[in-house]
Amino acid sequence: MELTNTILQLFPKLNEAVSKDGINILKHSQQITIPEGTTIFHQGDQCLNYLLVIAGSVKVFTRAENGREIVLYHISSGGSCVLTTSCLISSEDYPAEGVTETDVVALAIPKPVFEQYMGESKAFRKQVFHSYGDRLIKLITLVEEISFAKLDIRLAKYLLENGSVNTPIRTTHQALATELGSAREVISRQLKEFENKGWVLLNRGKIEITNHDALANLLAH
Amino acid sequence: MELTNTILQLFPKLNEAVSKDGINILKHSQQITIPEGTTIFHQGDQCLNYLLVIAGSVKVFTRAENGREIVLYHISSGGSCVLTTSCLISSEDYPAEGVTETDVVALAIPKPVFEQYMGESKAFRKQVFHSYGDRLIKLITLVEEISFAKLDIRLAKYLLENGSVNTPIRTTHQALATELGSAREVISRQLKEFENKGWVLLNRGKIEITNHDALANLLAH
DNA sequence: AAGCTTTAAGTGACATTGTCACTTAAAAAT
DNA sequence: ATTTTTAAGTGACAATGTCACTTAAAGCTT
Repeated sequence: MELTNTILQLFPKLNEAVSKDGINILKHSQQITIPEGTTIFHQGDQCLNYLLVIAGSVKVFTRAENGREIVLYHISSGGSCVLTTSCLISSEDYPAEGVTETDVVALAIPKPVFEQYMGESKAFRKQVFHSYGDRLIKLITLVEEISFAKLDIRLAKYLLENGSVNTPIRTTHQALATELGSAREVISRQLKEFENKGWVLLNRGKIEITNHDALANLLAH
Repeated sequence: MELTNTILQLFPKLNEAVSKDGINILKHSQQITIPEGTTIFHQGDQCLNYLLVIAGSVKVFTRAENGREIVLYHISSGGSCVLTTSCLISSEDYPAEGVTETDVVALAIPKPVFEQYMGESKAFRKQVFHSYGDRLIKLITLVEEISFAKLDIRLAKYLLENGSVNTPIRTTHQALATELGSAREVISRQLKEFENKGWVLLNRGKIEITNHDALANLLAH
């Protein structure tokens, strides 16, 4: 089956779980498609599946009382949702919300099957732990960046990671503010400065990089 | 043995692992004592044990290039070190450092024993996962606080959690800044404001709360 | 096509927090 | 009783966040 290969390519550790431990990933799990903009979990939700993202992307973020948001991380193909995984094991309230940014194809492994695999396959456990470790590192890195890095650096980094001279970034200043945990006005000001220096070209909903090296130079410190 | 009872009280899930799954926690693990101020891990360290903290406290923090630090979390009795746990499974570089804040008594479970327990005992897995989930939540909450909460609120919260009208807090402004991810001068200014309002009394290395309710009222928003 | 409506972005004044280059003062060490 | 170390204070300034708006572009609506 085509899907099997895709999955095993995306999740190399599962490959081992299948070949060494005889885990039949597909037998007791279900492929699901979730349309863009769907909230897949929020605070206090119960969770009944272990989710492996095959295609598309999920945005995980928190919201403050005053409405400000900050993106914690994205789950893209090859990633799994550790928050719902935690939920599977110790059922606590998670202070975050997950929304699909695009149509998402995922493999849903039901809780009892997940638990069985955890007991049977060392490779499966490794896969699960690996995603945990990954998230932990990403979150720690995020704390570090928020606390220490200046906004112009973080913004330049984002621009370089999400666009190039030929491929403009299609996003709003508001979305960027959420992504970086800042405020729209601050992002607008900073982008305007970049534009004045001739590093980017701004249009409603679109940012074009016009001087890659200058932006990269900011990061070089 | 006295120690067994202490451990099983601190880690209720392990209790189950012992009684239901016949795991002999003490047989293949070692009780260790680590003096105050010891670095138990930093970036890139290899880790050979799963650590359960029985007594004392470990501070986990990151350091920026310019020397500024922020405390990510503390591990106290009943906690385990998930960063080293991650390290046990997927060996990546962790962007954090762990230092004992007091003398620490810990149970060290060697990597092979840890892996065996993970395969054998559902309760043991639960214990491990539970600490992971906990950390994840704490880190997300930290991101939220750093991003959204004002410093006076966070400072007041810290003061109330770590002292009372009768028990002064023994710490420096610098340590407080690290704890909250701010700068010493900022903490000093804010504390001085609290003092001017008659909410605290400041002395070198000591902060006394003189008006609990006023501080608590700040939190109530 | 001209006018509404919605959404994105700009603006200036101001508050909060962080940085820098110091000074002052308390505690510890010799 | 000095010196040395460590903690805290200070003022000027820079960076970021907040507020209450305005302006402008893009999508609808008839």
